[in-house]
This record gives sequence, C-alpha cells and structure tokens, in this order.
Amino acid sequence: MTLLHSGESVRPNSDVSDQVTESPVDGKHTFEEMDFFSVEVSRTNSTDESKEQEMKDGSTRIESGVNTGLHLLTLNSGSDRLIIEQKPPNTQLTALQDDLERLNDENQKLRSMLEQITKNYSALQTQLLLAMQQQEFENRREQDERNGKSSPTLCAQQFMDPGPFSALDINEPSHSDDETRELPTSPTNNIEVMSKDGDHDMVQIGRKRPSVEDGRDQTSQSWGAQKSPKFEQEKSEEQLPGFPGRKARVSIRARSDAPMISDGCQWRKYGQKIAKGNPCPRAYYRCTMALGCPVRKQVQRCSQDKSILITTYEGNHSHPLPPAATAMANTTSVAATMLLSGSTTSKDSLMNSGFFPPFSYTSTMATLSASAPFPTITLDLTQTPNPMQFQRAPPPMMPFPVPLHGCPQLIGQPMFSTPKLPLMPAVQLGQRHPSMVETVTAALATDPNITAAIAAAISSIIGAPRSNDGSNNNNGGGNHSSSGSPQLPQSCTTFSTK
DNA sequence: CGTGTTTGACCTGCGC
DNA sequence: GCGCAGGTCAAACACG
Repeated sequence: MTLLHSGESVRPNSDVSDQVTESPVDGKHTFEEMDFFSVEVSRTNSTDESKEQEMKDGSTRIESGVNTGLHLLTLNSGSDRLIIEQKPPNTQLTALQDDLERLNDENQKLRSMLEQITKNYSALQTQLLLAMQQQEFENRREQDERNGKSSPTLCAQQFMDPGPFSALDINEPSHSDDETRELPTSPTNNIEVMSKDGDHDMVQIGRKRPSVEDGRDQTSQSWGAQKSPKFEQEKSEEQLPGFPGRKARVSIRARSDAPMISDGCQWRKYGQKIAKGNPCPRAYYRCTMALGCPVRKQVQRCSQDKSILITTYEGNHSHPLPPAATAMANTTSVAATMLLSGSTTSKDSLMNSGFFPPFSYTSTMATLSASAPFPTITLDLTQTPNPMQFQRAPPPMMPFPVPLHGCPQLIGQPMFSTPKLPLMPAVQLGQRHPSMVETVTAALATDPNITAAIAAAISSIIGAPRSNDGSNNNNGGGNHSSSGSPQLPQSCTTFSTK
C-alpha cells in the first residue's frame, strides 16, 4: 500500500515519515514516532478535541463520497498552507501535525474503503462464477428437454466446464496470440460443424456419436467421439476462446503411494506411455461410469518426487456423479473455470516475465500453463503453504488485486477454496492479509477429504446435482473398478471395443 | 466368459 | 517433408 505517500509532502522531515509509514490500522492514532516533537505533541493534545472534531467533519465528508485523493491536495494546498506560513513556528508545527494526523486518518479511511471495495468485488465475482455455472446447467437441461434427450444423463457437476465462459465470452482474450491467429477454425465454424451434425447441443459434444465423415467404425460408438482427435477438437465444447481446438485440463498433484487417487469415478485404463523427460510411465484412463463419457484422465508420477501423483482431468462427464466424484468435479470445474476466465496473454506474459516462476511444486499451489498444448491448471496439494510464502510472493506487477480476468493465476491459492469460500478474497488476502486466511486455506488444501466435503456441500447449495443420490442407483451395475468408490454401482460397463 | 490391463503399433500435431 | 512426441487403438493376455 502506497497510500501513505500522499502525505509525505507535508511531513516535516523524512525521518518522521519513515516511522509514520507504519501507521495504525486499527484506528488508533498513536504518534510515538513524533517524539521528536514531544513538547508540541503534548501541547497539541490539549487541542486534540477541537481538532478531532474537525477531522470528524472531514471524515464525514470522506465517507459520503469516494475520496479520490484530490481532496487531499485541496486540503493541503492553497489557503491552508498560506495560513500555516503566517503562523508562528510552534503553531506551524502544530498545523503540520494536524495535517499529518488528518492525512493518516484519511489514509486509514481509504484503506478501509479499498478493502471494502475489494471484498465487494470479490464477492460479486464469486457470485458471478457460481451463477454462470448454474445458468449453464439450466441451459443444458433446457436443451436436453428440447431435444427430447434424457436429462438424467447430464450432470451439472462436471469436470472442467468451460461452457459458460465460452458462451458468455466474458473473457474473450483481447490479445492477438499466435494461437488465435493460427486459428484454423473459428468458433463460428465450430458451431456450424456441430449444427451439421444434427446435434445442436453444443454442450453435449462429449456424447456425440461419430459422424459419417469420421469414417470410423461406429461399433466403437462409445469412444467414437474421441477416436479422431481432430474430430473431437473441432466439435468439443471445451474449446477455449484463446485455445481453439484445445481443451482445458485440470492437473492435480497429490502425494500418494496408490497408483491412482480415488476421486469417486470409475476408470478404465486404455493406454500407457513413457513421456519424455519422465521415466515414470503415464497411464491413460477413461471414465467408465457411463457409456460414452468423454472424460479422461492421465496419471503419472512426478519425476522429481515419485511420491507425488499427478492426475490430469480432461473433459466433461456426461452422466450423474456420485457425491464423492461430484466433490472432485466441482473442484476441478471451478479450477478450470478460473483458468478459462483468464487472458492467455496475461498468463504468458506473466509466465515469461518471471512473475510466475517455471513450474515448481514447491513454489506455488496452483499454476497455469498456457503455453502447453492444452491450457492446464495445476493444483498442488503436495505442500503445506507457508503463510510467509504469500508475503514473499512479490507482486511487482500488481500493487492492487487484479481482477480475475486480468490475472487468472491462482497464486498461492489452494484450489479448494475457490468454489466455496470467497474466491478472490482468498487470492487477494493471500497477499494482503497473510495470516488467518492462509492458515485456514492451507489446512483445507492439505486435506482432500475436507476440501471434497466442502465442495460437496457447496455444490448442494448451488443446487446442481439433483440426481446424484439417485444417480448412483441409476448408474448402478457395479463391476470391477480400477479406482472407483467401492460402494458405487456401475451401469455402463460393456464396451464395444471387443 | 466377461471384463480389465498390457503393450506394441498407429495416428496426429508440431517444430525444424 | 521429416522426425519426434503425445495420444489412442486394439490384439493379446490376465483375472475372477
């Protein structure tokens, strides 16, 4: 906060100003730093009441409107200054002290106002986020009903649901990224393709059946939409404004000795690959909770720390989810939403600027990778964030909290606080109030159970998964599950691949 | 026998 | 155009 600098011009000497910078935030007016003028202070105290009355009047004016700072100049310049100059030295000192006191008071008021505005802004942003998700869910339901499709196959709690942001375009990157310029298919084209397919439901691409031009055998209809990456990219609703033909991904890093984290879903392994730069094989899984569910995930151990399991989710579930999976879905959905709501340019620029160091699980809890083939948000649950970490995080480019649109990075922000707790406040407070908020969020983030429970609770509040409880039964038909919750029945287990 | 896993081959996108 | 790397397929295999 540099507001106090506004008062430096009237400070009688720089030594004093240095001490004044630590002005009380709690409203007390302690001026120990003015010992230099102890005599005058004691004398001024006698007139404090009258002065305070003036200040109160001034503060009333301030609170009645936004103090833009010009008011300060008005007060400090002009007639006041002339009066000061005509007074005797002692009186002049007193006047200066009064000015200083008044400025401090104004600074405190400005601070409180700024904090209040920040809080309001953050609350509004969070509400907007939730409202968009809910609206998207409603839209999907309406479209389902219109198309005569069985709505139970949809679930609002889905992984990475960029739909609302793509549709509403609230954050259409204003940049001229290379990726945008190289855009082979415009969003309009995507819509046309999808309309041609006879399925105008843009948000249900994952359930699409392969079209004729796909040229693929439709006996594998369950994965037909994924058989051709190109096909999928052209029609996926998860395409991002700044990432044509690309999906958002949410990558979760967690310490686990298990081969795969239990996220409540059921997965079937369909491939394994040794990725370059990592001796640990990367396993590819598909969701098997519903026929044709397009959700996939990759599981890979960190090359640097084998105990860290990196799970990357991609796609939207096309079926209801059990509560456990819903919690995870909510979490990843909001994380992806945060990712998608940002400008890729800012991401890149910030990354390149060094503001965000190269990916390092020890430095951040949530990082974004916009330069990757897929925009990916990495949520690191492997560390216990140190509150000091937030203080150390230098915000040279952002002296003020930056709106999410402008800087979507969840710096030091545990993912799980995003959908439930006031999101932006957590991010901002992480830099400005590095105490309780970080402590709480850190505690939450380090316990997936707590975060999942919070996610589930919030999801129930925002009213999405109506059919979750029943969905378990609807989807029933349990079988061997590679990772699913044991209590979960499973309905769609037959695959046409054989 | 049904289902899931393994694994080599294949496809696709991207950089040079 | 070529090579590389990521991603996917599908036959072979394992398991209950």
